[in-house]
Amino acid sequence: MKPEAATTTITDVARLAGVSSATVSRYFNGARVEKREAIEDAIAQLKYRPSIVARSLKTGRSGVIAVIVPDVKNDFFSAIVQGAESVATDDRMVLLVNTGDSREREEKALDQLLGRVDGVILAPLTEDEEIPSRFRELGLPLVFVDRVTTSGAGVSSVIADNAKGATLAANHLLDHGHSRIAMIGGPLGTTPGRFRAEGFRDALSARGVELSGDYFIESDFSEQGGYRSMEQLLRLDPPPTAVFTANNLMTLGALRLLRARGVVVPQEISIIGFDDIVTAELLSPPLTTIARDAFQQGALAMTLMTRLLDEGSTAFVEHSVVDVELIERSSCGPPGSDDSLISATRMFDSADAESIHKEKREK
Amino acid sequence: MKPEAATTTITDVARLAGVSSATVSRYFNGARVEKREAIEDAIAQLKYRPSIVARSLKTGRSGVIAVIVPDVKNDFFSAIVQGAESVATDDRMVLLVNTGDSREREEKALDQLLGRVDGVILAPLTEDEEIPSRFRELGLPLVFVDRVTTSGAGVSSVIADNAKGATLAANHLLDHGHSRIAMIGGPLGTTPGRFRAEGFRDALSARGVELSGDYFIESDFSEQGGYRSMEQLLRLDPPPTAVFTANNLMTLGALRLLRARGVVVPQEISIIGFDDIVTAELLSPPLTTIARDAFQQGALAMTLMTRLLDEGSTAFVEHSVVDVELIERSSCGPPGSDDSLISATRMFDSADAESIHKEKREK
DNA sequence: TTGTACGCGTTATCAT
DNA sequence: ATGATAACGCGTACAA
Repeated sequence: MKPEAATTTITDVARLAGVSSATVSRYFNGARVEKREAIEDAIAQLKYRPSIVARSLKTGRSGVIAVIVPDVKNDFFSAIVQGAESVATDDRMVLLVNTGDSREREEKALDQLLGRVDGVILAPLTEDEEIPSRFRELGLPLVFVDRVTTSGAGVSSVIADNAKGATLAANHLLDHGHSRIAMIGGPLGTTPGRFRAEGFRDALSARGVELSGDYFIESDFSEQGGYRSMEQLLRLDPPPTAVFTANNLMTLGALRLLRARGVVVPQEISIIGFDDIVTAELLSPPLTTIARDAFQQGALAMTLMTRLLDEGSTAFVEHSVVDVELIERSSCGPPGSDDSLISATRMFDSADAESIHKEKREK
Repeated sequence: MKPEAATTTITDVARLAGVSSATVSRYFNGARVEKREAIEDAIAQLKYRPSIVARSLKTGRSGVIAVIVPDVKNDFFSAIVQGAESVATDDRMVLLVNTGDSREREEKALDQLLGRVDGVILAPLTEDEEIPSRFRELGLPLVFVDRVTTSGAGVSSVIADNAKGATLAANHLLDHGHSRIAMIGGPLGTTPGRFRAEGFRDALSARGVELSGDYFIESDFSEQGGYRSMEQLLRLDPPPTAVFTANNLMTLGALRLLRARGVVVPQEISIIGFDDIVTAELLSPPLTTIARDAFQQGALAMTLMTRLLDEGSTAFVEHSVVDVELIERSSCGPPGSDDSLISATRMFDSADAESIHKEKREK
């Protein structure tokens, strides 16, 4: 007597209800049916549940749309997902898949998902992937969010106004009187990494400040990357008096190193981040950032997806850009005196870099 | 000339390669095949991709396991997901679905997923749901994570040692000399909500302090809930000198209200949270919390799932408990003088409650 | 090792 | 409105 889920099928229901399987099928699809009570009884009695796979195979649709992001742990991406869910129509469900910044896993996810979902909202790992063509071949709707690929001109997308954000950051720092300005950037192979770097460099340059080699570090959008990059920056001679950290995680890492080193913000160094952090105003000091509405960005992406789905896949292409704004709190100030910062940071060597949890406040 | 994805099937490949479809099928399943080069050529030429749905329908398996959580935006849950992914075998992919704390959406997700996945790792919304039986009927492996249902005795689970955590928190506050201790708890209908409340109450009581009615607030694990509850607590006469906030989001909300009110922690009020916050040590002041390894908790859940899948669904049941620890930072101190806190909080009325972004530091 | 033939559970077509 | 039946694309006895 094995409990073997001896799947009861639509035929079983039909037989018990005294109708044909076609009628039961119609019943499920909302058609008016004569003996619907008998059918409902049979369903209840047999505890019948339609097989979604069989249905998918037959109809070619699944009612699922996937959102693929590099890192669920990053608040920004989870906000995107929530935004997408908020405007998804009731007859569709959204699945989230995390690629963990791994090309291999992104590849695998795509492989597994194609044919199983009706559409994909994707934040690609890098810009050089040949993704759009695969979707075109399958006639599967695709929307890029936050990031695009270089071959993605024909693909709808929703990205942030990265250049404007970077410009805002640059001017904010400049306005405070800084000239030794550094940037911890994301991978230049990603859309936000590239545009934020270019935008920042250009904005600085427009006001006569160059972002010299040592003052720009191409990092990886991770907290550890921010931590290490900031360490590297502090070791420069002279170190920068202000730095722009190009995403939330790197900002956190940078802040962590600063705290470990006893460097006080903004007296000794000014920090401005990109992407808001949930606890930004509770930090010490409250963090000044370039923010955008990630929730809305996700919502927009899903809206485009819905149109794609409803109007036919190849119907239209739209590139949306969501606005960014500067949220001024208190992590930026005028440049401090060089001596204090330099002497404070000289006390440490790189072996100290891994003590990420060390908490010292005394200078 | 419509680009209509005129799905090429295994039969097309077979024909072009000069073999039968069965052979191509076998080729895909790793069998040794005579004309495998011809097959590979045909596949490449036709750009053939096996239909995962058809395969699923036939085999009854999908190679997918779902992780269903109430709130992806909560770092704790995303850490669980990452943990689960970290130990998932290569031939399985993990999908994340967010129920957004909505019973309806949880229900829908379950409906949509059953039959489409090989297993589910679930953090149920409340304890009173009749979920296990549905899975048993389908013979579908289920593992509870972080939360269980009361009817879930026969279901493997991985939860935190909530009672111990609550006890740690209580003793920490007591050791600092507090006696007017309050708690902002989660819904008593959830596992962590219930155990943390019971544990805290018991630990207090064991040392002669009662958690009186006004001092316990059943909130909802949300940031806004924490904000409102803290507001309510401050209005009490006398207000508590210390409070235990039962999850990360509520802690944040509480902190936010405190800052808006200009109440300084820990001088005027001590705070201890449950669940670590990524930025905990960067907060002002660095937050003391009861923490656990959420990543490991997710990993454990997936490990159980893997055993369930490999050894047969009904093979075994295991209830794991992950340890918690007190991370002492600086948000707890001795009770302050009553007068300062009371007079500070009396200046505001409830209309002020919504000004969540107000940032005042002066007292 | 290979091919034939059937079935997985559902929906869609075509009569009735 | 209903029934019979043919797909949907694949895996797998079974026999060769």
